[in-house]
Amino acid sequence: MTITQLYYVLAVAENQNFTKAAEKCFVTQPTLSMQIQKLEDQLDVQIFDRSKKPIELTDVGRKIVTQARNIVNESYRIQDIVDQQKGFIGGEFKLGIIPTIMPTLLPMFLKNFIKKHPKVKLKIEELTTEEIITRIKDGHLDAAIAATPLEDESIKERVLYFEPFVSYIPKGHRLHSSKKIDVSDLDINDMLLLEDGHCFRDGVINLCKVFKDQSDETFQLESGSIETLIKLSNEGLGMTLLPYLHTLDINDKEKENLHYFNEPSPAREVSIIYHKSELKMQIIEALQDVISGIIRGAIAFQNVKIISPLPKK
Amino acid sequence: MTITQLYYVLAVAENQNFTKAAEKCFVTQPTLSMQIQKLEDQLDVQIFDRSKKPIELTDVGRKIVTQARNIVNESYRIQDIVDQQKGFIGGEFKLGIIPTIMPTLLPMFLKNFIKKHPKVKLKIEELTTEEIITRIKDGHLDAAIAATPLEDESIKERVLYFEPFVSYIPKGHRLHSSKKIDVSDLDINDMLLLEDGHCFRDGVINLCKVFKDQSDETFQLESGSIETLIKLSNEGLGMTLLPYLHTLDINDKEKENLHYFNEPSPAREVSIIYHKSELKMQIIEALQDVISGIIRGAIAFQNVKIISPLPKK
DNA sequence: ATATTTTTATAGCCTAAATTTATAAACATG
DNA sequence: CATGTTTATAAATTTAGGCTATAAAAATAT
Repeated sequence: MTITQLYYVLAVAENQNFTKAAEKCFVTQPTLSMQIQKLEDQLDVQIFDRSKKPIELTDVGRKIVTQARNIVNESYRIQDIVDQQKGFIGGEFKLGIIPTIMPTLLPMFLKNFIKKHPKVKLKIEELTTEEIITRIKDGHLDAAIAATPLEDESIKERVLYFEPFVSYIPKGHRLHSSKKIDVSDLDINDMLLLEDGHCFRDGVINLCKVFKDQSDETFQLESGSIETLIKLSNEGLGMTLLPYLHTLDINDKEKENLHYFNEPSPAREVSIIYHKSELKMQIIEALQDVISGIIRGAIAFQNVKIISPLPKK
Repeated sequence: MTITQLYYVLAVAENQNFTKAAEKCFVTQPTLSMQIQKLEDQLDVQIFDRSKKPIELTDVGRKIVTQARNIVNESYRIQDIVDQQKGFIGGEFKLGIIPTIMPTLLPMFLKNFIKKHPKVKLKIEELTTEEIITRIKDGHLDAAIAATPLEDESIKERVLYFEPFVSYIPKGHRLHSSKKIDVSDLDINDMLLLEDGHCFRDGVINLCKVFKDQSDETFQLESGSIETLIKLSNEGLGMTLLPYLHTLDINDKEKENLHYFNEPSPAREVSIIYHKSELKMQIIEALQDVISGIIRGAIAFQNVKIISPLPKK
């Protein structure tokens, strides 16, 4: 049994296809076929059920894949230990970011980071919280930036900053007149929210006293971007909540519709999250340093008491 | 990097010597030298400091060895998963037993076990609790039988039975006249105990109200075997405590010196212990089954309320 | 200091194993 | 039933792991 064989098993299990898996591994398909057969012979058990199309894992196969993932990931840690020892910060690093953080945070720190750590090849992907969690677990992401806490046992979190929410209340809305508003004023039934799966929505919902009654809605519209959300709100379809950083680059006319919360302001906790195995920890810490440095000062509410919308256990 | 290379690193780290490590791995010394050099080249770091005699690990080397042990052990689990699936119970199994359990328990279950599971090659070693703990952690033991609880995070325990203590009180001792005795009668200052490191001693000490005052002792004698303990006791050097199973095969004259405890009788908890990774779990469960079956009936005190000498947290 | 033993590294060779190309067989799809 | 897709097999090639022999280095004995 070799680490390579286990790696091949993982590739086939993931792609459910020998040919595609072979490409991903940069070897030919017969190589995969033979190596996996050899492993199956040695263990004297079928890992894949080749009669099913597409190929499926057997029951033992599933357990073997879990363990194989373990071993392969742990084997990466050896190079990681060496890198750490040498203070080397480099190599490929896959970072996920949720949509409501991506456009505001990324431009702020990216230039800075690549300047400071030119040897790191950052690969950034916009993903939902749910996608991020699976990808961190299966090793397709090294880390991610998302709203926390997640309360997932195999994922660790390091808080980067707290981002207050700001109400966006268009003219004509019942709350438009009040200068500052309170959390208790919120009513989920006249609020526009981001589409499901975006954690920002989860955060907002938890803020509201009244839960949306899905049975008697006149309309249901969930946008994928905050920009659309603002436009819909302008059309009089309801108020919305914006994360503070988003309010920095909206136009002046729309800025008039911003209503800050009375203290303690509701906020979301934004963290860098990573697998509990702490692989590539040097890069994660480098990211944390750069982002924390940038954010210090960027968020005006530093001294404001905030309440987190997601319950901390 | 291959699992074999990591295994070679472990062997050299353990033996602090390439030649001896090579023997243990059943390969020649040049093979080890080359494979380890190759790994060091690939990682671009020295794992061993060859200038020191005997050979030492470098700082990174130490971390690499820890991780390598991890990976090698986890790789064994793959065959284990297959075995478990097939219900196969066999292969080599290294079991440690503490000295005060060995002579009484082993003859009771060994014959039974090898008859029921002929494919398991049991290798049994008499070891102190301390030795057992290190060897379970470094993978040199698959499981062990010892007095519990150990409260060690990386070791799991399964209670096999509770073994009551019986007082052995020679003629002339202040307690010899009383038929049944009570825990509160014990005084550690006139008791003979097994040598340090044997967990039985730890158990007994915890039973006693008065802790031995080491400053004003007239003599200090700690025997390595229960047989010597009885003989010393006969010489009038003090009373002692025997685990119940030991009282079954002492001679009739000495049996007169046995004094059972009032209920609840003090007892020790005897468990099969193993690494938290649960490697070779089928065999551990097979052992548990056989021993539990044998012990049922062998211990007469089954319905007696007992108190454990070691505090349960 | 020099010889001897012990231990690790190097060189060259051999064998086994991994990978490739080419091709066949099995299977699904139109 | 023909065609495209996918996996398995065969033979050739390259690579890697292992061995023997031996050199080099270090420790120990003379």
